[in-house]
Amino acid sequence: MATRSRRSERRNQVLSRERIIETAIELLDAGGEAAMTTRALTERLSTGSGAIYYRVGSRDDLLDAATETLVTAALAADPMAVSSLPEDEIRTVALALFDVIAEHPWLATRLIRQVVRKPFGTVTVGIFERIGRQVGALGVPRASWFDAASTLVHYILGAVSQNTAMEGDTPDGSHDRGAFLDATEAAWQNLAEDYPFMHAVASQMHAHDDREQFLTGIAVIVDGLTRLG
Amino acid sequence: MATRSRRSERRNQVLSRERIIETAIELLDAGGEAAMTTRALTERLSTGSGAIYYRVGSRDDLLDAATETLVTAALAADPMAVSSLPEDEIRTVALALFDVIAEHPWLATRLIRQVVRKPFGTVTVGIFERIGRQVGALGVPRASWFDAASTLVHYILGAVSQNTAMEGDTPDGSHDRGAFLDATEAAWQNLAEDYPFMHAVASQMHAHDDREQFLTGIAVIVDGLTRLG
DNA sequence: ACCTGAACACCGTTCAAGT
DNA sequence: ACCTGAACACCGTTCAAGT
Repeated sequence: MATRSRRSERRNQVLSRERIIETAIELLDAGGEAAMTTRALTERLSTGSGAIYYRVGSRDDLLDAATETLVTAALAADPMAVSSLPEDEIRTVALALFDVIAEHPWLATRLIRQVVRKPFGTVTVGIFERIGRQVGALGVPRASWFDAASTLVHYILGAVSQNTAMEGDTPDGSHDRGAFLDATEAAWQNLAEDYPFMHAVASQMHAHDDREQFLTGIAVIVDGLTRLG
Repeated sequence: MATRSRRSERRNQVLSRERIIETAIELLDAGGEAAMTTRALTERLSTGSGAIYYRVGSRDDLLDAATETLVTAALAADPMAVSSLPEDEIRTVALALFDVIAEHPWLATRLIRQVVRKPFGTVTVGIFERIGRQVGALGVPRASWFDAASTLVHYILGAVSQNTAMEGDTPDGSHDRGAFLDATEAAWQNLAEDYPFMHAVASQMHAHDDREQFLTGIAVIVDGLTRLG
């Protein structure tokens, strides 16, 4: 009786596209791409495999749909240009993407894939448009708008993807952050002579904050772009 | 008789790790990740599946090894700092990566994966070291070296990954570049009002050269970095 | 030490059949 | 229109057995 309040969108339809995507995201979050199988999905939804194909198509289509759902939500969730500075808008979009990937690590690979394979899909165009609108206000001459927006988008997606927590896909929870850092530390000693730079910044690596570094990178690029005139 | 000149590295060893990696790269180049299966590999090498596991380990290990082989070769192939300017060195490394991914599109996803999962592996450290050494000469203060190198690496890997040709993984050769651009053109009309920026730069998109745009991006970042002091 | 290849426990996808 | 679920054609990986 308590579970009766289900909005029946279209007569007696038990399975909605939304519910499939939602469940897929749960599986992906819990165990990475490898965990999102047709069988795991049909079991959770107590349905047949054909139903999923009927609603969303192939596994790949489902992954794309899940990506689109999360990215669209992430981009829509913020204040959206309350007459803010262009750099603030860029930062807002960038951090929204940073955070959604931090929450859903499997998105890193998928987002880049989406940009490559569907350059005119909702996701790609949505990000590009949002960023692109700001470059004019930044003082970038019109002829360089596309280059400027591309530079920002390439950096933002590259950085957020590369900052993904490494557990992401592997189900073996080797979270021993300590043991990992120790092994790293040991590895550095051998690298000292062949890799002077790595050795020199080793201490900065341990101290740094991904999010702040990300913002520094954006500031650097924005600064460079203002000089494109 | 003509094929007799095979260097027998270690007595009567028919299968070398190198030959497996080489064959894997061939399969990957021909049909993307999906085409590199254990069975395709064993068939081409006329061997059993166990032999591959004995030499290189899992499929994932093989993918990593193939990535490392290509990236290492790409980074080693150039002049390497003939007392050139730091920006030139950065450009050289960047273009080497750009080109190797253009030749092997499946590398895009794999390279980012490698950076995320093996932050202290040969590939990641190699790229970082190579780029990082230049930031000092660029005038970046020591305290910002790590941030500066990270910004460059994130941009470079992001840009080269996103510039990957879209056929990459799909075996269905839908290369109709013309039809694709037409569909794109049509899509733009509908976007005109909701996506003013996209509409404004549509002409620049068709004209632009990926490689040049990539270099513009690097110049922008280098410019921004020199002002970090 | 190195390789074989059958066997195992999975996959994604299709499609006749049901309602 | 929407869903079921058996069947198909694959996968990656293991491991006893061979040399």
